[in-house]
Amino acid sequence: MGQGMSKSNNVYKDAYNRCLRLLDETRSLPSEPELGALLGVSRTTVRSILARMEETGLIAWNKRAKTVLRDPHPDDFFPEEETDTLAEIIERSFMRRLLAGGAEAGMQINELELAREIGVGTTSVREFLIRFSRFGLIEKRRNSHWVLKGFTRAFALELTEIREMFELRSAAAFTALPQDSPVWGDLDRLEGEHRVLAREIATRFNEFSELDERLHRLIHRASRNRFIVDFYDVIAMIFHYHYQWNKAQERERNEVAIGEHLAYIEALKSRDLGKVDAACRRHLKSARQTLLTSIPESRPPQKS
Amino acid sequence: MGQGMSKSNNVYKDAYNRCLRLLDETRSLPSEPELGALLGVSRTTVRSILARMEETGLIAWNKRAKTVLRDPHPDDFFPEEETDTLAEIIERSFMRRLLAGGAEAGMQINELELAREIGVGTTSVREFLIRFSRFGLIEKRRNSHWVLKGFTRAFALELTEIREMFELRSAAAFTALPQDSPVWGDLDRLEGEHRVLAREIATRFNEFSELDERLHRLIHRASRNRFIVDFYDVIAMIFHYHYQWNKAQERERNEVAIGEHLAYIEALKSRDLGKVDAACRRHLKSARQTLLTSIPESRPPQKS
DNA sequence: CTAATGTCTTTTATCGTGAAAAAACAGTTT
DNA sequence: AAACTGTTTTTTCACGATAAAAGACATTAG
Repeated sequence: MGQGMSKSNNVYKDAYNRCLRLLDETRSLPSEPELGALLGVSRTTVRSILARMEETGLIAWNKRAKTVLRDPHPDDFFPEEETDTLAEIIERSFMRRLLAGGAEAGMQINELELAREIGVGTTSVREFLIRFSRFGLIEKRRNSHWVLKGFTRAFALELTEIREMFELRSAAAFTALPQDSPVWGDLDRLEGEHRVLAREIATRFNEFSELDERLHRLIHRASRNRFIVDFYDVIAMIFHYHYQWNKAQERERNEVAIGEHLAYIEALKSRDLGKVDAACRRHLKSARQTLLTSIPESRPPQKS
Repeated sequence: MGQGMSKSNNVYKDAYNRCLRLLDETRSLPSEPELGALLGVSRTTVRSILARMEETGLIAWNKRAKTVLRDPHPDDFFPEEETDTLAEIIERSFMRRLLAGGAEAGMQINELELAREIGVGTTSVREFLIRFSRFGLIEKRRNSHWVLKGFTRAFALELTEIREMFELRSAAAFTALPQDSPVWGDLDRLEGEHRVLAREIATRFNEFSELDERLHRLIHRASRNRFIVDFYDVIAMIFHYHYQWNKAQERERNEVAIGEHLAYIEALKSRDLGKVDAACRRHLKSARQTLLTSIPESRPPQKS
């Protein structure tokens, strides 16, 4: 099916699904521009959504009046997999191959083959590879193919080295922020969420990764340096797949991490540079350890 | 002209030009694979080159025998501008616009317009923007346009902050390299070239930038960290355009920088961490100053 | 007269296509 | 038989075209 397909309408489908969830809460929808702002899409997309909602009898739509007629049914939703960006699909597919073994370092990456395998055009794959190259896992040979550098121990060490450098500096900058900065409020809120999660860790341990990212991003932002802030994308991406990949002792690991986070937050609030430094180092060290244990040990260099 | 053009043959033209320069030195050319390795292109391209050289009477070509018949004439060469990569063309064009003023921060970037203006396809522009985004000068709005962040004072400060962090660490790693590492030889050679240039600074001052890049890259490589090494691309790119842009007191600036480099090299050779740190800091501080003075002062934020 | 809706235009995202260049394969020469 | 040349196949690079989505403009409602 669909061989001449030019562009998927995932933006529309995703926004439609999110709009459906809104329906439960109100008896009538707001204006088109307002809805657009709420869903993060243009009015054009909003109108497509409204048109379909009218068609399927979810709402009655006449100019400004958008009255909800019935609650959404499970199969009013578009299937999850149709709401993903092409970039997400390609990334997932690529990472699956990379982590599922058989992906030796030095192996060459074939754009055409990847594109065919995933069922997308070569342009999209090319653009993905260019974007992905900043993560340091692949490299381009001048006017030739891409080469896989591999998700190795060396990679993890290089990544964490930078991470530690950046985060120590950001954490120090954090303590220097004025008392009336909104970050202190954000920090308090995060602390609260950590405490709640710590209490319910038995059932909700998998919600930690999201909290982890939010805390570290808040701290990195204090550096006010775009290169430091952007670098967190690399870390986030790696940890995202790492969490999915390594489920061993997830609960215990997250429980420990929450404890470290709380100590870290405490240190930040004390504004004592020495304490901050110590708490930050302690947490990053254990994060590095966790990452390293999930990577298969590489053979020591052979003497021939 | 050329509206259905699919791919320029700049690889061929550039390699052809470089091959012409080889002709002066020998009476006959080596084998096809050897020539390919020498020029950094595939044998397919080598054969195209040889075919044309035969056509234009530069060589007689019969299987293994490739005898040079005459010296190349200036108009045997392809014009310089036809040997550039599309990526180079787009980058130059883009940077010219950016530096030539009128490029306010926050301005939106239009792919189609850029493509038309430069006379290339939209795909190439898109791929360029994706690649270029890692330099921190532009940013993408989710499923919408690109936004220019501007070549501002803030940018220069953020860039140099990272640079200083990375280079101090690399320089420290450098001193820890074993005595038999080839870097010490490289360093000696660079020192020699610096001394020669220092002597002939009056006429050759514009050759400094290349030397500068080679020294700093050598040092950064000692970090053995791909993120640090790759980050030098950002620095190199910025300084490349900065050198073209700001010609004021170029000779004096470069003379000072050579002095700093020599002191820096001396410190590295002494393997004294304290000296290295001091020399590195001194040089980076003046490099930052040079960069900052070339950026027009931004107005302080208005109170309204 | 402001803020919405209705309509039209522009821009982005993605594909298939074809030429340039690389790479693989097959046949020769020394 | 090792290394080269001749030939064929693959892969990368760049384009124009087209649907999705954004954005601009014109019109109308409150």
